[in-house]
Amino acid sequence: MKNSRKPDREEANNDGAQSIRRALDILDLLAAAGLDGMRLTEISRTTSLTPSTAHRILNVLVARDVVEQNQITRRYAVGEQIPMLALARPKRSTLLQAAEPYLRQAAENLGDTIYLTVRVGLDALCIARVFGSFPIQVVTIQIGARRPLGVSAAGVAMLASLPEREAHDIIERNKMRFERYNVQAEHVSRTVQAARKKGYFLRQKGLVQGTRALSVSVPSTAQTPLAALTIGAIDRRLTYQREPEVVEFLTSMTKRIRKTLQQRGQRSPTDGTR
Amino acid sequence: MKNSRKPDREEANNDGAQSIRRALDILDLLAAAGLDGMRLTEISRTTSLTPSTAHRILNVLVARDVVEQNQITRRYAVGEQIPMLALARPKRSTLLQAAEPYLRQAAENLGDTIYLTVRVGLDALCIARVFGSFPIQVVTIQIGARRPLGVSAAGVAMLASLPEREAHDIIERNKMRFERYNVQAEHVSRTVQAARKKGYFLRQKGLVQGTRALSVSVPSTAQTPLAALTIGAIDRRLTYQREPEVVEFLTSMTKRIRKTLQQRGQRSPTDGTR
DNA sequence: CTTGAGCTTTCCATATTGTGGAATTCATTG
DNA sequence: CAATGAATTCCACAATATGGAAAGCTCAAG
Repeated sequence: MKNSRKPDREEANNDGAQSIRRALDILDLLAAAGLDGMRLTEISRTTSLTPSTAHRILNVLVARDVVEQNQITRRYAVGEQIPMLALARPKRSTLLQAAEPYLRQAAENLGDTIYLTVRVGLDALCIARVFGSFPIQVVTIQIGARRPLGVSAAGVAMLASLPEREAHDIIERNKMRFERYNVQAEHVSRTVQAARKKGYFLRQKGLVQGTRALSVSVPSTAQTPLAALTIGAIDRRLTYQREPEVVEFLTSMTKRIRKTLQQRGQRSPTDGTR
Repeated sequence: MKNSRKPDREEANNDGAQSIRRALDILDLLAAAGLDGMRLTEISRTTSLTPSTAHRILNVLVARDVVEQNQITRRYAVGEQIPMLALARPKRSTLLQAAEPYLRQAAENLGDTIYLTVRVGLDALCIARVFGSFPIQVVTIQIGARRPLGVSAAGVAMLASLPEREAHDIIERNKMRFERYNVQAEHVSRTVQAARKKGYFLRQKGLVQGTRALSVSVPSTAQTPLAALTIGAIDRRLTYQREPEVVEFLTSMTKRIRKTLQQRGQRSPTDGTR
C-alpha cells in the first residue's frame, strides 16, 4: 500500500491495533443503526473498509455474539453479548446520577420533556428522558436513540461547544452517514456555526411536524463525556418570547450538573475496594 | 514463533482476526472481574498474552472507553462504552422473556430463591433472580455475577450437560482462573462427572455457610444459549428427602421454558422491519 | 427459465500490522 | 536505599490482517 516513503503517517498515527479499532468503529455504527441493523455493503461503504475486510471482522464479532446477523436478511446488528457485558457495570453512569435531579427539576419547572444526551464517539446518544407536566409532550426520541453528531438538536449543540477544528473534523467523518438522515454536511456546518455564536441551539422544525427542540451543551469533565440538555415541546410552547427564559433555565441546570460532578470529584465509578 | 513446519494449526484454526479475538477474550475476563477489575499482569497471565501485547490491546480499548483504567490502582475494568452500546438492544433477551414466568412459578411453588444463569463463553452469568415466599432467602448471588464455568452450581450443571470433550476443554481453559475462586480443576472435573450421571447438581456447601444450591441445565436452542435454573436455600430446606421433589419441579420448568422458546420460534429479536 | 445487477462470501499473494523479547521507568516493600 | 515486581515503551521481524479478484447468492425483470 505504502511505498515506504518515510514514516508517512496521516495525522497522529497509530499504535498497533488497527483491526481492533476497526471492529469498534463497526460496533459504533451498528449501535447507531439499532435493531434494524445494517447490511454489509452499507457498513463497508460508511467505514471505507473493503467488503472483505468488513466481512472478516464481522465474522469474528458474530462468532462471539457481539454482533448478531439475521440469517434471512443478512443484516448485522448489535448482539446479545453486549448487554451481557454491560451487567458488569452498575446501571447508572456518574453523569446520569449527577444530572437526574436537575433533569426532573427542569421538566417540572418548564413543563416540557427534557432529554439528556451524551457524546459517544461520532454520535449523540440519548440516555435519559423526563416528562414535564404540560399535557402535550413530545415523545419522539427514545432512550438509546443514537444519531451522528449534527443530526439531532443535541448533536448540533454539542458540536457547537467543541473547538471549531474538532467539530469540523467530526462533521467530515460523519459525511457518509448523513444521507441516511436526509441532512447535508454543508447545512450542518452552517447550523453549528450559528449555534456556536448564540451558545445554544434552537431547532424550529423537529423530527415531527409542529415540534421544536432547544439544546444547551454540558461541557465534559475528567469523569464524564460531553453532553447536552435538550427540551422538546410543541412549537407554540417554544416561542420567541419564551426563548430567553428557557435558555437561562437550562443553562443554570448545566452549571449545577457541572458543579455536582466536580464535587463528587476524582473517584471513578470503578474505584472500589481492593 | 512457529518454525514454518506445515500449516500446523492447533485444532480448527483461524480466519484472520487474532487481535480482535484477543481483545474480546480480555473483555470477557474483565466482565467476570466486575467492578474490581484486574491488573495487567493478571490479565496477561490468564490469557497467556505477553504483557506488552495485553497492554497494547488494553490501550485501544481504554482509548475508546470500552475498558476503563483506574488511574490510581492501574486496574482495568469494563468501561462505560459497553452499557452505552447495550442501549442499542431491547432490555430483555429472548431467553429471559421466555423464562421469566416460569422462574416466578418456581419461586412461588418452592418458596426459595430461583436463579437463571446463562453460559457466556467460558463463564456462567446470572441474569435473573426471583425470591420465594419463605422468610429466609439466600441472596448471595447478584444479577450480573459472572464466574468461570465450574465454579458455581449453575456452572457445574451446565458443564455436565455439555459433551464430555467440550466440558473437559472448557475446564482446561479455565484452569488458570480457578485459583482466584479457591477451586481445583481436578475437583471440578469430578464434580461435573457426578452431575452428568445424576442429571443435575446439588452443592452441599454454598458460597455462604449453611446454604445449598441445586441446579438443572436448560439446553441451548438456535436462539438462546445454554442456561441453568438454580435454587438457593438454607441447608435445612434443601434436604435429602426434598431433593427429588425439587429436581422434578425444576426439570419440568426447564422443559416448559424450552417449549416456549421453540414456539416463539425462528424470529430473532432483531427481525424488525426493513 | 434466463439474464443481470448487486450483494455476500471465499481465496490467496503480499506488505503491513501486530507481536513479544528486552530495556526502561515506576511503585512498593523490607 | 536496594530489591522486587509491575507497568510501559521500543523495535526488528514474521505472522497476521489486508484488499483485489473471482465465485456464489438472491432477487427482480424480461
